[in-house]
Amino acid sequence: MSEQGQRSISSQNLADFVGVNPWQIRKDFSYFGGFGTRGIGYDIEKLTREIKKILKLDIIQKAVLVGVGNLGSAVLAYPGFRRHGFDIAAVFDNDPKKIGKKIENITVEDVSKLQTLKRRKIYLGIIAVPGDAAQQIADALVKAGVKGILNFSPCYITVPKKVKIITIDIAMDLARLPYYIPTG
Amino acid sequence: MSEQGQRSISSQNLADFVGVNPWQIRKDFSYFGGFGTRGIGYDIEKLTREIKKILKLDIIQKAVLVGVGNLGSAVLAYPGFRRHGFDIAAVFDNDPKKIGKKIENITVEDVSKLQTLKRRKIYLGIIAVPGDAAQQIADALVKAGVKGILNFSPCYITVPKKVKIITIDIAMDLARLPYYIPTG
DNA sequence: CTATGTGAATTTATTCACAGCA
DNA sequence: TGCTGTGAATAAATTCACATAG
Repeated sequence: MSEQGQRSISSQNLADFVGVNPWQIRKDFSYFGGFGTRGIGYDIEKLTREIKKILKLDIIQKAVLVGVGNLGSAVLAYPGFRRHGFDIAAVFDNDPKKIGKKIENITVEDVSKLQTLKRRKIYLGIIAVPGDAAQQIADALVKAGVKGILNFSPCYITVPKKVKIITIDIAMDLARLPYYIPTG
Repeated sequence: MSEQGQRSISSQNLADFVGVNPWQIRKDFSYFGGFGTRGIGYDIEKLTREIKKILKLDIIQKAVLVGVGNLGSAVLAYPGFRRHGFDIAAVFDNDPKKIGKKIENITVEDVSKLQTLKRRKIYLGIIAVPGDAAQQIADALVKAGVKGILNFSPCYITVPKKVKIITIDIAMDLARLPYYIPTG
């Protein structure tokens, strides 16, 4: 909306957009302080800034990707990261045929060199390796100082509780659909 | 646990496993009827069956995948689908170089033939195409009788409200992490 | 006049505590 | 005795209604 030159938006418009009621929008925002203008609505630029601050997305975040198979390549090619303030600053794999090659302008490094992350100030990791290697990669990432992990391997991974881990299991997402579909 | 020969499990064990309290587990289950045994716990086989029934995952679900790029290939190679009762029964793409080829034992079909889904009783669709084609594919899927869509394209898609759509935006998942990470 | 922000009312969810059953 | 299932108590979230500011 900001890109389209729109200046402000009302709680009503926002509510329609995300499918809730206006007072829910207002109440939720109010918990973080009032950043709207009465009679007008919410300034889009300001609102975006405030929400980014709340979610700690106000500074560009570097991330490391481990695993450049199909899934990893898809992640690298994903246009959304840059747009949302993420910078895939390093890529690792264990395949000698891939190490040293450039993919999407980033050179693939040897996964055995993960500890170099420590001095590169990268605190977010993305795991896109086969399930049987995921725990081991997670351990290495934690050891290298990573504080948050997005895990695409379909398996339970344990990490120290100071580290936040979010696991995306595609099958689990697909599994949410049948519930909503009237049985035929 | 069932595969490991375990017979039953208590609400306490389940709670520890998923990180909530035992009474939450019991209360939640009780809303669907009591399927535990006092003094013993929950029969694992039975519990699995009951939960699958609630989520409508008790019958094998066929699904169609559209788009066999990096992401689509990753989806196809995903081991989790079969294990959770899903069958990727059809695959489509618009690239002539891919159409007719076999990937993971499934022949890639021409995306212009999506309407053939109607008579194949496939009600779940997975969209793994570039963002600019996603809406058009979604429209075609809905026309072909698909009732639920898992969308991996990073864009808003509108569908009739009888169709359930779940959008997975990898960047949004990554964006959830910084909030939990103490600012350094 | 318009749209926010917020106390109060209402509804929903969680937690407790224990009765009831194997 | 052990663990479930559930009413009652407590806590939290949502909705309402309106005072308030531009």
